[in-house]
Amino acid sequence: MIKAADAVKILADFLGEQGLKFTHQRRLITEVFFDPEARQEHPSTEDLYLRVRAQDPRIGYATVYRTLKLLVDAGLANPTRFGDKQVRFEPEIPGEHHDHLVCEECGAVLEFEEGAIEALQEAVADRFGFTLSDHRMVLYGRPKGDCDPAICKRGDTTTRVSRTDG
Amino acid sequence: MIKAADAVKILADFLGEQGLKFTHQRRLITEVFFDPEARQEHPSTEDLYLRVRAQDPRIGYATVYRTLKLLVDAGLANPTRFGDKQVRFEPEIPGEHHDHLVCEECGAVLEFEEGAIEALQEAVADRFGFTLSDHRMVLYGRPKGDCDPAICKRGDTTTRVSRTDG
DNA sequence: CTATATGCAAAACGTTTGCATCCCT
DNA sequence: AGGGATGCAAACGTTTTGCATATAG
Repeated sequence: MIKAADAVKILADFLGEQGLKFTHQRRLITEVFFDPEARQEHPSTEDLYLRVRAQDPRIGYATVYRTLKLLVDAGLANPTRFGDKQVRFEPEIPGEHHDHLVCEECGAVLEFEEGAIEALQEAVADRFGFTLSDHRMVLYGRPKGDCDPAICKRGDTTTRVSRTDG
Repeated sequence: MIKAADAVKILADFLGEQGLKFTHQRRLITEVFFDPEARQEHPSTEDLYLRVRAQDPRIGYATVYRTLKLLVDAGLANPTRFGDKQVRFEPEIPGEHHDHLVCEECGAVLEFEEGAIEALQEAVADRFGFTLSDHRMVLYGRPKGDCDPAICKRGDTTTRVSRTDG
């Protein structure tokens, strides 16, 4: 996982290139977002807002919202939905990629990489004469046996798994 | 593609089993949703509402909303998001399944089936000790050459392709 | 200094629900 | 007749914006 300091650096560079300002709010939000310790793996804007607020109560929701958008533009954050209605974000490592498996039992979001699938996706796009620029894939399933605590302990979303969308 | 009449029949049966009523609104909404002629392939609740309203101006938005939920329960509709914030629905053929490729140039939503990917998804779930119950996969890409009118003519979403979510 | 960013509060959006009335079964 | 369904309008939760003020460069 990318270190918070690296992410901050990448953001600072990005902002510089764009003629935008590197404020202390943006630094803090980025640090919290990439904090390896207590960070939630897929925070919503509000989740992140609350965590940031614990560090600096003067930061507004809109700033978190706008900074998250900036992080996405900088390639540092990835917006996704796991079935609930809020958009969630996950730290993005330039170059790496993984998809998700959601446990419908406990709401845990497991991550996996599967090169073979990516290759086939390319093939599909190719078949249509397209170049792939991005994709989203979320699997939903249930553990065959009991919900393994070691796995589901990793769950970070609230237990509600009512797929309203996809 | 399933015929509107078949879908209506399936819905009627489903409603009967559940002790629910088969109203003329539900019939009309289902017919419009499955209309092979002018139907949009992935209407949002509002899209469908407008189309239904053209046939019967007295139908309310809430009825369309609730009927769509019913269609999902009956296995006749599939909710998905293609990057915009509204949930979109597509007629579901029991037993069949396809995924989507969104043209970032014109917003067209292309459909494809790829058994090999499905198989690999099962394998992934298996690796985690999970049984797959569902999945969502959307590819985003651009045509290598010009946007082929024959393909993009199929586009049904508005041209806005600003992935806010996934 | 000036352009950009912030924080607040309010607007916008899509979705969902309460309720009086209506209508299938 | 009676329980479910409808339509309206209002409630919701999340996302987005306007604007006066503060701040980085």
